[in-house]
Amino acid sequence: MEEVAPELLVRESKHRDNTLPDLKGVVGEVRMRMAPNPSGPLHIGHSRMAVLNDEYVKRYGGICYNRFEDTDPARIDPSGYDTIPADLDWLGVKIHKTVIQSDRFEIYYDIAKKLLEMGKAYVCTCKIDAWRDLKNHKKACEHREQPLDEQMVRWDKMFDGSYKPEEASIVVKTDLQHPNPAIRDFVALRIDDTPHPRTGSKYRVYPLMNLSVAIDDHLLDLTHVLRGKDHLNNTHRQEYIYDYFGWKRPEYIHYGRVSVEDAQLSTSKMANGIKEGLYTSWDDPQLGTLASMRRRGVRSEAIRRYWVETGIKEVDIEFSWKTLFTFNRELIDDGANRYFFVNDPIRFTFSGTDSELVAKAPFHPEHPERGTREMRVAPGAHVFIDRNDLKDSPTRLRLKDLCNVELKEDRMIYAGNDLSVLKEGVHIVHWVPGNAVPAEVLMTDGSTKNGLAEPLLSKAHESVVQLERFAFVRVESVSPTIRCVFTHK
RNA sequence: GCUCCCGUGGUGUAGUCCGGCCAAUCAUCCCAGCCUUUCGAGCUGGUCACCCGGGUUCAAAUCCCGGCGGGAGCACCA
Repeated sequence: MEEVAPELLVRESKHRDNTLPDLKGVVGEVRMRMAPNPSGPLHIGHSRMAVLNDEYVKRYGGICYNRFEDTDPARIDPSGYDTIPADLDWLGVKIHKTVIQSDRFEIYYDIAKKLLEMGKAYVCTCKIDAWRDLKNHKKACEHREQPLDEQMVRWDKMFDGSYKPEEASIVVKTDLQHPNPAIRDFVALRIDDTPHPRTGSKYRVYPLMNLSVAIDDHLLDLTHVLRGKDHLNNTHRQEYIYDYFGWKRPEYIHYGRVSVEDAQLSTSKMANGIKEGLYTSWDDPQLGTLASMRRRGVRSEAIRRYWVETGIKEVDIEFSWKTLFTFNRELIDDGANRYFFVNDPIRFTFSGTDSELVAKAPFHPEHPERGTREMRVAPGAHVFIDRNDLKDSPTRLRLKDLCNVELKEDRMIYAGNDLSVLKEGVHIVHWVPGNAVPAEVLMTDGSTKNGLAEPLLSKAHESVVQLERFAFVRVESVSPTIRCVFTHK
């Protein structure tokens, strides 16, 4: 082969083995992290970072941390400490170690104090606006070059309560002449008297992310850091801290913004919506949370495939529900048994035969071995079909898996069982017999479809099924009535 | 305004570093046909892209210059 047609072998190697590009600078194992703020459950946007980290750690071997970034006591929803690990677990993301930043305040204080001693930071008691204004004009404030002993006195006063919030902060020096105003001196610690959900009022000096993140990324000895490109400037700021201590920087990879059409992803807006009754809970099908996806019967594998195929470029992207649902349909179709559900039912009385008819509808067209659902229709019995199927005023219809019928007002007359009528343009519709049971489907716009389902659907509790010609749904409960949640078409 | 980043079909991506094998890959959407007792699945076919303008070169999606467009940041949030 090599001798006859070597070019064929070369071509072969051009194909990618993995959709995700290789990481730069990998030596042995890899150490990565995700850094959620425990302010609520994870949503579809968060899942990108989680999946990508997990994929790489699995590819190269190594460890993945979950680090709760809870250094702003005012922006914590304590439920996040439980829901986030559950969401990650559902996604199939393997967390090797969990780190909680609110356990580590003393560590941040230590390092900050060292920066002070090194002359790389200062205690600033300027008014916030005045300080920012000076910075924007590349000017130092009066506190920047104060002698160390004076700085230490003021440092202590931050902790003992002498200063109120906003009256003092620790600022890390960078380069006041830096052309990018976003990179010049940045605040590293501040005072806040809001009680922290985990540490109460024990601490009042809180690190800001650029300090705590730099310290933890270093202490955890991370090799690669994945983050949104909104952190580009933060990365530059953090590099100053790395350089002051001579720490080795991890590889930083920034990925672009994801805009998700038709989805509420703002944690605070979702929380408000729940409070106001707009949404029932975090797993309301209207929301873009992972909890909602799970409830609707979306498989985490579909979400993982979506992010792997999307990759990790710095360009901004538009998320496509259609594509995600296509991936999901591929996963669930084989396992989803078929049932009839008639939305907006119209009642007909069946006639035209002497004996009872029995429909034997397969649970799955590709899996005859799963058997059939039997539905019986006797002369004089009722049959319901969807009002929507009457739109074009058909005179004849085919009741799927049962027989052909002629429609006359509210009567349905048996018209044989010859499938060839389909060639004449007769449409096949789904239907339910007189002993159908009420069922409702919770839609993603918050509305509910109330209809009738074949009785056997009540045996499909907890499974994802296809309501033929309607949609895939997850059967959430079966008593007192059947309730399903819309998955997708 | 300042700083940085980025521009391949509707969407996401491959190719860009080291110019030719790219009249541009794959997936998804969309359209048409076939098949099927679902509007699901399957099969076949189709439409649609290198932001623009110069330059270098035998040759440019790929290199250079200039435009234009988009995004992020300029918080005592993360």
